[in-house]
Amino acid sequence: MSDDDVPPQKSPGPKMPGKRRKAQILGAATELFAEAGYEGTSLRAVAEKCGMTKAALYYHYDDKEALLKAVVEYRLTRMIEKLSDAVEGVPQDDPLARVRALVGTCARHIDEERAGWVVSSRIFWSIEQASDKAAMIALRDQFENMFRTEIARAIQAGQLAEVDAGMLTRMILSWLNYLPRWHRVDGPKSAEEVAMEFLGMTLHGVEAR
Amino acid sequence: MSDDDVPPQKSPGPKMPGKRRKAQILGAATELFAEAGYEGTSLRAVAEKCGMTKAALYYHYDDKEALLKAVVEYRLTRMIEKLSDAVEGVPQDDPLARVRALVGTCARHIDEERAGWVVSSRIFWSIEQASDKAAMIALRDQFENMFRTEIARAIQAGQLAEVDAGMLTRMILSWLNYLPRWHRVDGPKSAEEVAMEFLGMTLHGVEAR
DNA sequence: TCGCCTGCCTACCGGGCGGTCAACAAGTGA
DNA sequence: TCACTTGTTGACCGCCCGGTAGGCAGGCGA
Repeated sequence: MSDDDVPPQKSPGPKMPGKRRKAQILGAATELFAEAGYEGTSLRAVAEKCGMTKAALYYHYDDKEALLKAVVEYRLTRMIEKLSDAVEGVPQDDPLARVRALVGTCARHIDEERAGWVVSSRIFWSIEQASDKAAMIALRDQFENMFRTEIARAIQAGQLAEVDAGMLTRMILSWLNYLPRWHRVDGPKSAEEVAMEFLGMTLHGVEAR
Repeated sequence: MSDDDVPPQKSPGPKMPGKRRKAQILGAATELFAEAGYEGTSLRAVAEKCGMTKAALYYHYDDKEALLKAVVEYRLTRMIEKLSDAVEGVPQDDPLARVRALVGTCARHIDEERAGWVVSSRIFWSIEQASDKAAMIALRDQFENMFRTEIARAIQAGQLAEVDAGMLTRMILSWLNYLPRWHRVDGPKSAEEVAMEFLGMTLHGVEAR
């Protein structure tokens, strides 16, 4: 992510504004967690990637789990922000268009912050008993409900057939969350294009008529 | 899985036929890997779950990675077998019915061997440079191709609309693989029911007409 | 000028990790 | 009876893990 704005720096580090340091650590941790998983990543590796010592990490974050929590909450918060912005520009009386906007924006965001999303979406069932995962679960539910709400409204408005809104939401979120697993950045289609194609197939149906 | 057929046993273990031991270890490792991840699981924990010492594990498996490989290959092999059986009972000239059989069987198998499938589907991108992941990748491709083949045939036969077969395959496999993440065994619908409902929505489309 | 807060370092801790080794008990075949 | 194979044990190794303690440089406010 953003670790090139910090020169390798001599031994007694020239320090850094604090806020920037914290963001830099967050970025490094995000990438490493995504690559090797939470348990597979050592704090030494995170520190090294930031050009600092492991001990210095503890000045900014209480412990390893706090770092993980920060990663997940940051990404989820940003995702929710982007989705809110996207949905705001679409008229309320066209919930199906809002669903389209949500799907497209979500795919684009997943693509842009691939590592962060990989970590976040993996977390919810890999650490079952985090001390205060309540905050994370609340964010995840908020994220999911943005989709569920518009889908339910589209059904009510007669734009979608009378299917189970929860089921349809889960189906759409399944292939959205699964996207970064197989989609390649250098592939022929962008993540957003793929998502819109998936949505198109889901809406129109793939059975011959 | 199957660890209740072995009594806690006294210190100098009464031994076991070897084949059974190996299967028992495989089962224990599968569950633990699924719960805490590969890196998050210690061989001591696996051994303890089997009522034996860590050292004894090394008599049956070369090292930790070999154990992981065995878990993945076993589950994938069984899945492919079941899918082959399922597709065999459906006439070749009805590829869409074969797709239905594949989806239903796959969902049922995922549900039955939840832990194993969780480990397997997580593996392909969590350890990037396993010494000989070629065998695992071959199995995964074989698995995916069973779907792709029948889907492509259904399109050619005019049973499905002329969509991109690869895209449709990925979409279906996305929600199949994602199933064990959110589906609860004690929920109102079985995994197979959910999968068939998803498939129904995908085939007929959810847009109002 | 002095004291304090920030940001970081070196050095260290106990413990758990994956993995090894020599020994040994129990069954098996000659 | 004896040699061999199979499955196991307990003790041990070196390493690296997450986390801590104490100190120190530099900027900043009084």
